[in-house]
Amino acid sequence: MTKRYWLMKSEPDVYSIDDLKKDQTTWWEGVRNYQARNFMMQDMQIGDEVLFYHSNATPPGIAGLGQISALAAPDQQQFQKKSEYYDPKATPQKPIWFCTQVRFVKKWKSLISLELIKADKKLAKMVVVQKGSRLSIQPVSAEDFHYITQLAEAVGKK
DNA sequence: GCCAACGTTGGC
DNA sequence: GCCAACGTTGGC
Repeated sequence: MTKRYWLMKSEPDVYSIDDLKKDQTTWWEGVRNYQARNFMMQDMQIGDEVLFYHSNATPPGIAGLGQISALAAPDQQQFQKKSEYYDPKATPQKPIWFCTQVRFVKKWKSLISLELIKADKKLAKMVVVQKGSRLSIQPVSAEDFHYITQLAEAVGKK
């Protein structure tokens, strides 16, 4: 299985890259979109690399890197009545929502902002810059991933 | 806070 | 199975 690359969005007010740095690993709970869930359930492999994206932030953009550290397992939040992610249709025997575990790799010295991604013609195919794209977990091509990490390293050295 | 774009729900 | 209504996402 060849390594894959992903972009995973999180609102930093809820869970930021600093939180991941502190925790080192986290289960990516709270995804309630089937397309995003299916990427985690069906496509993610241990070792896949992740662009950690800050959404609803000022400015929005990619804050650093993570890596998939465990395959998808039932999202425990769906069973907890007090959770905002509670799903009354789910049972432990028949879970509906699954999530992978993400490990902290690196926080970049400066954010690769959405503005910068949009301005770079080489990155025009990225899902995150497509109009109306709200998907919180997106596949990223190996080419785009490597280009962005190089960009981040270069910017960090300035 | 606004609102365009998108996903989901539920009546028919 | 259609589609209007509603809720959510997320940039601005």
